[in-house]
Amino acid sequence: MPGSKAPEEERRQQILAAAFQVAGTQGLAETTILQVAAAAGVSPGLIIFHFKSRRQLLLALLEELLATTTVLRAEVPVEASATPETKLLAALRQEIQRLTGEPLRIRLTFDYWMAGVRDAETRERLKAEFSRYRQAFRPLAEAVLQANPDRFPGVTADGLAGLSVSLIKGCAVQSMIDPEHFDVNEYFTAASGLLAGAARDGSTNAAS
Amino acid sequence: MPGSKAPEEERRQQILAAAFQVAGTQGLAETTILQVAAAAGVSPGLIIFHFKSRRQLLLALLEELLATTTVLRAEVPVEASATPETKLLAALRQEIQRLTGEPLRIRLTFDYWMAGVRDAETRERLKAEFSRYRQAFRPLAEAVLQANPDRFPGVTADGLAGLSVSLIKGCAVQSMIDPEHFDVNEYFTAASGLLAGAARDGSTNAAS
DNA sequence: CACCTTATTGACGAGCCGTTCAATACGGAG
DNA sequence: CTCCGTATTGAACGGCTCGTCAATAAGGTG
Repeated sequence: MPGSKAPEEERRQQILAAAFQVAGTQGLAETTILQVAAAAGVSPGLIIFHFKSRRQLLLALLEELLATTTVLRAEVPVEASATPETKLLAALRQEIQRLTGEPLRIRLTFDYWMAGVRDAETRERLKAEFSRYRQAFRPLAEAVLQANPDRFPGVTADGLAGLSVSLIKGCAVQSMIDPEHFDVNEYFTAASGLLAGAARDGSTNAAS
Repeated sequence: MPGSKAPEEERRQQILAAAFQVAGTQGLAETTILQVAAAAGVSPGLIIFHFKSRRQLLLALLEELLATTTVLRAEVPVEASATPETKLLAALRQEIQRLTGEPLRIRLTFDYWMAGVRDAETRERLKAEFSRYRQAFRPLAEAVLQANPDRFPGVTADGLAGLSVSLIKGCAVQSMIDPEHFDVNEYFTAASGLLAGAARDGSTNAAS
């Protein structure tokens, strides 16, 4: 006996929310339609009705995941008088801290990343998203290079932006498996020392 | 009708080699005993006979993976007269280049990394291995800090070593999904500029 | 009220998968 | 040669999964 009806979009959201919970805790490969159905409180058949197949359910979940992930808001909270190095560092710190605060999101994102190695559609989607992400760092990197024309010989803005993104990804990977031992401040201090001796104590206001 | 017998260790190696191939190409979650058996040319039952369960087969494969992975050989090929910065950079470059040259190994390692999020035994094994890896960078990082006592205020050797490892991991993650577009030299140049203006053109000998 | 589109259910089949197990062949010890 | 432990096979079992489908309820429309 069927239950109460719900609008198309509302049901999809409900199912995707359940899928997010299941996939985030159990892992993407172990996420089954029956578990998602149980978590959402609906029948398994209904999930196939709204998303046609398990694969498309997971692709829809990837879209939801990327759409609801706030990446690098342009307004990094830092004084306008700060040096370019300080601004880039503030962005790095903000991103690293944000990542460690949403473990479910990190795990799920990397689950999709691994799936993208084999699945072309997932891979292209992720490549596009993280290309955007790297582009968001480009102006910050460019400002740093222009402020120090003599230092950084041969370094391109794309290179510095890519390096920043890789560092963030590496920290995310690290924090995934060892969240306790991962010390944001220690990493940030080391990065500060690398980027510039001038930007060392500009924004030591966040607690550990 | 059973086939020819083989010594215990030899059979295990044969099966593990097949498992490595299957897991490296199809992914860890999709690696089934039947596929490994087919790849090894033996019956499924034989795999359970030598490794008692699928789980233990995969744990044995993890051991094999870590045992046969050459990490950061102590003798980094660099002139003894080089600065500490150059030595650390040479180690970074060597590791990043090594990673991009063995895609199967990277994929498999990160597959286990994701599995380690849920499986405690896998997680502890990986934590131990990458702690060793970070320790291998510590003396290099310490030398850099001692050579520049005024720069890097408040930066610890552990922090700089951890940052180096995170950067390597980030590059590995990046190269996994976009191996073509990943430019080792661009990243390396950017890292050189960050670490020291002095070590900029010390080892630009590798082709792109 | 009558009707028709749509949402929802739960049972079902086909297909894998991991593991168990009886049967069987091999190879060395006596 | 005989015998016995061990390696090896392949079939069989139980369980889980995805996707299909007929049956059924819900809700808007006339």
